[in-house]
Amino acid sequence: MIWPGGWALSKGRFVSEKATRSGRVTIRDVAEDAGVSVAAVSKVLRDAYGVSDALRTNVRASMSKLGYRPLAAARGMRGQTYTIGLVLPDIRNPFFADIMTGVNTALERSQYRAMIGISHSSVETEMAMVESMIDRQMDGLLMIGSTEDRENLNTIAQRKPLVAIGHHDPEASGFDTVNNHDQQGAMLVVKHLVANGYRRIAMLSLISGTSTILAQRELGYRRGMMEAGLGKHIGIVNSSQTLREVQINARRMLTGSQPPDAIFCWTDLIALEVISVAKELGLSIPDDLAVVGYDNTMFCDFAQNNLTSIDQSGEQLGLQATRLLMERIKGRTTAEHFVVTPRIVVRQSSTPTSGRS
Amino acid sequence: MIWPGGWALSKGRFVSEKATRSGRVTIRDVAEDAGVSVAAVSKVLRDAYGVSDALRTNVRASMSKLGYRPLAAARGMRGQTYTIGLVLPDIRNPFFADIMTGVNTALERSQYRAMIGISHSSVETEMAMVESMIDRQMDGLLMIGSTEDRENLNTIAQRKPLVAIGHHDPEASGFDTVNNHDQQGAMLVVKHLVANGYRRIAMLSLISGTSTILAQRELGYRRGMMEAGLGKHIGIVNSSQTLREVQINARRMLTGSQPPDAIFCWTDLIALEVISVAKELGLSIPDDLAVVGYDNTMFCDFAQNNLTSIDQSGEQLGLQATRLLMERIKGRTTAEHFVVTPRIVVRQSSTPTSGRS
DNA sequence: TGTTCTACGTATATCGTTCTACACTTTTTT
DNA sequence: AAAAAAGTGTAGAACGATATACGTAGAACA
Repeated sequence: MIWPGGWALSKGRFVSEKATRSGRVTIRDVAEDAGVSVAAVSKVLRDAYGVSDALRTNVRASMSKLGYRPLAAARGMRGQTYTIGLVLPDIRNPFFADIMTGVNTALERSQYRAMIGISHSSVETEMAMVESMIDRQMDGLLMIGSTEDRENLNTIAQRKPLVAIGHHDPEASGFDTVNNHDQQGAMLVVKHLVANGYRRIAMLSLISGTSTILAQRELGYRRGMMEAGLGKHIGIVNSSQTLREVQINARRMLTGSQPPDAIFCWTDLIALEVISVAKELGLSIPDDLAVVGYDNTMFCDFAQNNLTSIDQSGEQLGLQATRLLMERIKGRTTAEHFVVTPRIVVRQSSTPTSGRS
Repeated sequence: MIWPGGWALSKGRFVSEKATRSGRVTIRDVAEDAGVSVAAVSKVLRDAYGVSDALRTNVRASMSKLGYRPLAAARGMRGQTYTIGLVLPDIRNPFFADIMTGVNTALERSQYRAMIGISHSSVETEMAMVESMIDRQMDGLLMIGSTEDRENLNTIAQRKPLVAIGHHDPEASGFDTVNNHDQQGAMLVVKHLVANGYRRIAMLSLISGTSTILAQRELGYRRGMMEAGLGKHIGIVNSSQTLREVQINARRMLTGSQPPDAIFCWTDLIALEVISVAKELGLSIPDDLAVVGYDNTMFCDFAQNNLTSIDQSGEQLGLQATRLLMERIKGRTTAEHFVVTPRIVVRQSSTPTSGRS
């Protein structure tokens, strides 16, 4: 015999009167406990207009009594998840830890949380990560040291509020940028090295056609060298980021016919590797070779490194970027571009004990 | 006049026949394009039983044609989000990067993605992070170096599949653990140092009552010292993790009346700080002082550090842990406990050029 | 030939929120 | 005193997937 009504058996009212299946406390449970409607509880949750103090207090009490926590997935279905996505190129670089500290500080008293994804400096992985974060309904994205071009970033920005740290594009209108003045930073390095008697100053940069920060640093380096009348000593080596490649390139630089007497590295981690290679070659730092990094990470302070570096205040960058992202999430559509002034932190790796000729 | 039917105006059919409001391609769009039901598309998505090859091909074509991507939030409402949560204590320690590499390798060809949260080695933040991840419907949790006790971990495990890396609890039944044999690792260190002529071997450990890995390493250190007949030289200093505290403690150890001739540090990062302090004090490594770390991170290889360390193969740990977590997500309920055998990687920081007396 | 399987599809309730479109009550304005 | 405005609360339709509980056609079997 065929059941009358077709799907009747599967229709809600037959299943069970009220079983809260998942075990999770829902907004419905809170509403029931407080003796109000679900809508009212939602209003309290969202701090929306139209709730009396009495009702608010009442609902709040029920919420904490029952240990209610809103389910992000359900919220995501209707809009916000109160989660922002952070895309980092490389977890090994401690500079990103500084940025994260700033991000977390900015998020501290909000409902928002940051979720991190690592792109391993690969454009494909980075895009996959971004897609994945959009799938997961992140309210906004914070991309750090992205190698995407403006067009791609704009496409992303059309879908989600976006702030880019470490991507120079003062004309960008769809997203905000937060940077230090990389060109200026590189010039500080060259000036400092020149003042300390170094002349054959080389730069070890990253092999990456699309990184605007590297382009700026290289530009600053070139300008600095030109202004010091050292145009003929300009030499930029572009290496990939892998340990092996960096070592090979550093070794090649230092064992060539006209080795540099100073190497400016695009990030501290690379500088540490250069120091390592130099030591292995029996070179004395800073007398035979000066080494300067970028980011002023915690490793610079260790006595065995004692690395001169540019401080771009990662924590500030993270803090500002998060603030901007919050504003965008709340509705701002005009672009803002925040730039921090870098400063040089001089340590032993670039200050010879006795002056140089 | 009151509208008959009450809310009629807000009822679906009045709003618009079919506008896909969000701009996102949904399962419904795919179904329409392929000329099949929504349920059929869902089956294809989940690789569920009951779809012909023809239908599957057809649906797949529509999906890629339209660029369909499932929305994690919507999936989360009914079950899985295909996202696992990773809780790390500290992003600065490069060892965790090794673990993450393993995690990502294991996840590579799956639909799953890992989202990272940082607890900053704080129990409160860690719990907040876990709650936050449960709110976000993570399918499973991977906790690394957690300081929670078994009871708390069990509570979490009751709510979500859980695997703990760096938490010794072979009796745990609700969750899996993945570790290296920390006790054995510490013993390797002591044996190696003794064999190289060091006697006054101290240990610099973390101040943390609940870390089972630290407890195991301290135990291994003690056993190693006892077995070598050096019981009277046992000395464990428990320091917090902050740069400042470590420096103060290292300095205190090295300037005391009976300074150690070797320091075994609970992680490489701490060992690097000890090397730094030792250099500042004018001590020669390894002749005046041997330093040994743990984790064999990339920094050990740098010539300026040249740090002997214990390799516990972070990548392996991450890979195995992720495999176990996947199994748990798929339904396994019996506990598994995976242990890697550590090995010592000897470098200059513990091998004096000429033998010691 | 009728009956039973099996394979393949479909309709629709459901998950936990948000938020619009109301109703009702009280206060303020005219 | 009537009208307008403000304040407070509610009902219930989404959001985009999943998965249950079916129908139905054709093949295999008796």
